[in-house]
Amino acid sequence: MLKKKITLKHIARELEVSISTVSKALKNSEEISRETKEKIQAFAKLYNYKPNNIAISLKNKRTKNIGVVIPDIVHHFFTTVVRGVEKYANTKGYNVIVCLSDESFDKEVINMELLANGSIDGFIMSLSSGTQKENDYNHLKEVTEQGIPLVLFDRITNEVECDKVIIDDAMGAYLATKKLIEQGRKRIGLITTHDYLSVSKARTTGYQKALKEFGVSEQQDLILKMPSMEMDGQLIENFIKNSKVDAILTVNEIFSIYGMQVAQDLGLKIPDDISFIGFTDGLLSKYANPSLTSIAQHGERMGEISAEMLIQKIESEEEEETYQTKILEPTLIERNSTIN
Amino acid sequence: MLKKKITLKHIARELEVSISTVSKALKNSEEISRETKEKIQAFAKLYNYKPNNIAISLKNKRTKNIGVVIPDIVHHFFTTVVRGVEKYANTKGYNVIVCLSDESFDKEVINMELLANGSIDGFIMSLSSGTQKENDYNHLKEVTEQGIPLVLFDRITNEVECDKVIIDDAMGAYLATKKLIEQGRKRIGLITTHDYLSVSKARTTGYQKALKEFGVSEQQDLILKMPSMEMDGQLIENFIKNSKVDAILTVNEIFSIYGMQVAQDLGLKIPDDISFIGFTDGLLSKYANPSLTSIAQHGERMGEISAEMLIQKIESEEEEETYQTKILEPTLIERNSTIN
DNA sequence: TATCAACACGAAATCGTTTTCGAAAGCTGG
DNA sequence: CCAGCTTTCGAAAACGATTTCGTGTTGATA
Repeated sequence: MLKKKITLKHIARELEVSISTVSKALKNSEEISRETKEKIQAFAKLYNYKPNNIAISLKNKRTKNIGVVIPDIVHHFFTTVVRGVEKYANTKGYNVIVCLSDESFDKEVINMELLANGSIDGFIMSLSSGTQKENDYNHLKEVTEQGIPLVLFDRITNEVECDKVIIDDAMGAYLATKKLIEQGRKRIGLITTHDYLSVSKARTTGYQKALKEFGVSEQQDLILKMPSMEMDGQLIENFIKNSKVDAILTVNEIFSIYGMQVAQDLGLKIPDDISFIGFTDGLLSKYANPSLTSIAQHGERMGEISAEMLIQKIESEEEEETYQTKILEPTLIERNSTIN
Repeated sequence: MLKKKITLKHIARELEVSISTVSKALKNSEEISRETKEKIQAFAKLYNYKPNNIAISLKNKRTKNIGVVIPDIVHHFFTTVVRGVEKYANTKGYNVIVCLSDESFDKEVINMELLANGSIDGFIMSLSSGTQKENDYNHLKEVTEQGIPLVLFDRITNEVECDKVIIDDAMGAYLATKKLIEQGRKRIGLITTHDYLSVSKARTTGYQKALKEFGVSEQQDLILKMPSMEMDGQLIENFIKNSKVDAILTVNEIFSIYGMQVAQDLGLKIPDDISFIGFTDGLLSKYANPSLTSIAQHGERMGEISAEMLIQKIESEEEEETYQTKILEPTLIERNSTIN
């Protein structure tokens, strides 16, 4: 009952012509007579012939696959980026191979080496925290040295020369902080992660810039650096209790959501007593109670742009040695965790 | 500056041996003298030789890729499944190609045909709503007839013979409804989607079974069928206003989250005046305010099992014509949207 | 009738591997 | 000294497609 895939060779044997003739006939080559072409095309359609992708890849040295390497997929932002990449890639006939580094340097290296051996035509990736911590980018450099195009997004590094797509994280934090200041907030806290994450660092910068610009004295104790990507409720609780902040900016959604719960449990009214703004405008921001004012990172757009840049590089013949960094503007989405 | 990938041919030429000798030497074949092997292996290591995946795929007729086709990736449940698949697949040396059907029949067909031409060794998929609506599964049948293993998860169909992994949706709804009845709820509503979605149908069945079993008279007007997968706030609002329910079970998170907001806006107290239970234990359930009691679908486990079943089929030589359906037990996670 | 272009097709190389089957050497033993 | 064995290696086919470069046949032309 198995209908195995048919090949050019089968058709050739059956119709008593050569393989080359079949190949040309199916491409409607002028070389082949109308008669023969019709015969071959009819036969091919009847047996539902489809060329083998692998054979074509080997011949063309083109796989029409692009590798997307991200730290985690159960993460709204990365998910939207993947969707953006997939959408654009699909319109250009590319498939997307997703690899998860799980925030681990080793896994990132292994995955990339695996894919780099012919499986993909280019990479789109966001650095794992492990890699940013180690500060070792040799696996990326090797890939680019082999002539495999690479686009870094969001979590990037200056150590590697390649195309990059980011949002202006500093500007996002600046906008948010400015908004809070304008609403009369005096003690604005920041909950972030370690500075080795490129985005956290940029956001901290933007936050400090706004404070300085508007003459709000910056106090060191208003910045909480979470030791890991995981939530630590106790730390946030202590921070809110002890720091006497009247507004908090966080580098992701979760910290804000959790912070709001803690604040409410402490009897604080949001946004009257304390305001919150979080990065990453995901589902949580939209559906939290109160809904969370947040800084949209436009993940899907970022994915589309990354894919566009990558495919452009893949398909351009010349080895252009010019790389660009696209910086998207973040958007402040106002909801009920700040004063309207 | 380009260090192009080196091939067996290059090594052979450089060392003045044949390609076959190089190939064997790198596999540590007994046929080759120790001397020659050491020379070749040293050279290969020096130039960082790695075999070309595509060539090996062509030779072995094995790609070590598995295709995952899902309706949407910006959806917590599917995302967790992908992660589960990826994790297991990775341990077995497989890569994951993710394709999004976008809930469309056509895209599902196109994507599968593309991948089926040699790009992957097997499929893991969940049906798009478009496909379930059309009730046309010829693209799946073609794939299985070609001998390509297929595992369906969550949104499945009886029309296709293949391995399947689902949770006991009826049981999940039954457990939830039972819990609500035990807590003294009298008018328990259900917000679902159309019955052509296999899971919605099963959940409705479980809901009705519990009502019947505990002698709660079922009223037709307590079931709200949403016309699409999208949220329609007005419908939910009207439903809560008019139906006088004191508990609501929904087939996803969003409907519950939104329902809770509407209820609170109407001045109802959760869970005192009205309880909520939703399917899919995702981030929203955990971080909603109040947090949402929900039925965990164990997506990651589902992905792992799917991958395990698929890879087992891929790697087993015999054409076993026996298929199994694994049914996972859902778990009720109690939170603050129901009485403790 | 010899020449040449146009037409229709096939042989063979190629992509990078793996693997089967020989086939040269060198060695042993009778 | 030679049959026969081991050791060590290479030629070639194969996976499935594309493409270059023939080559044989026809018909038209000088």
